[in-house]
Amino acid sequence: MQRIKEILRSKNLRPTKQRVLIADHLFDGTDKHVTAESLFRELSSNKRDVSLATVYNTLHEFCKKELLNKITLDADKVYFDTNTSLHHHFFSEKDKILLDIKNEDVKISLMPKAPKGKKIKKVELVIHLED
Amino acid sequence: MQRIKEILRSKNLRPTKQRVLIADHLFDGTDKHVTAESLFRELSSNKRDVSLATVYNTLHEFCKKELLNKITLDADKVYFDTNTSLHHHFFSEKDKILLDIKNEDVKISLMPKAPKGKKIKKVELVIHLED
DNA sequence: TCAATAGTTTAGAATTATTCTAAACTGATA
DNA sequence: TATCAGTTTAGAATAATTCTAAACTATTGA
Repeated sequence: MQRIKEILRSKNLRPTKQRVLIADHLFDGTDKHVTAESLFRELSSNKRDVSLATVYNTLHEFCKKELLNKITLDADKVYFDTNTSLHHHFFSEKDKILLDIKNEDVKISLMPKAPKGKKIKKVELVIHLED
Repeated sequence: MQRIKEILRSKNLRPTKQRVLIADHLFDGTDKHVTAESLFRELSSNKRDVSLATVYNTLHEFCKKELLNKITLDADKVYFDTNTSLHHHFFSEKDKILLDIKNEDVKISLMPKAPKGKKIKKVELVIHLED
């Protein structure tokens, strides 16, 4: 709990009850892919002490502070990945499931140059799956 | 015009007035990235002979028949790409602009195996840009 | 040629994820 | 501990998309 508060403080985020609850749930050491909706459901299963609006706010704050990675593969389902290290994804549209691909399992040996005036911010490789 | 009708017929799509209008606009030889909204706006600038619902229906039909490629990078803007050949994209979130990357400008020299029971359907490399 | 019909289009309503609003609340600071 | 900027909240608003069911039309085969 103190660990969580430290993480938040180190990012200049006040460790409020809601943020601690959310961070505690997200950063338990296992990699997760959540949506605002799924997270809200999991958190409010017991007590209702976080609103959906706060879940949205918090996920976005965490992304800005690079505690999470936002992944949009499906217009009606935006994923947030607790694994912020360099890696890629498998995506099954049918199952709406995201799977991590370790960075060392992919090698991109030729990369195009960014257009003039732009820099490369992130390289996202998504391998779409089917049955 | 006959060419367009042939394309539609070859995909088992009745060449209705609306589909011909849309296909004629999309498949003029130049690669495009459209959204349902942008396409609707362009088509109905003169006369109003396609409804928005039909634009959505048609874009999805065309995707199913592999005349278009759907690209979702931003939850509130789904793109349809008239270039269905193997290629990748630059994406500027700020400008909401998609740019094609020629397939030969990228080389992926190591690819992970698909999980058991799944096949690789599509490999999508998106290079996110910033200023 | 034309009637039957399966496929298509449509306006407008419904849905759904997300964002907004503005009022209440709270952690941090002095 | 009072202050106040930052945060949370319910509920309304927004916006992209899908749905519905009635009207329309391309195709077919007699």
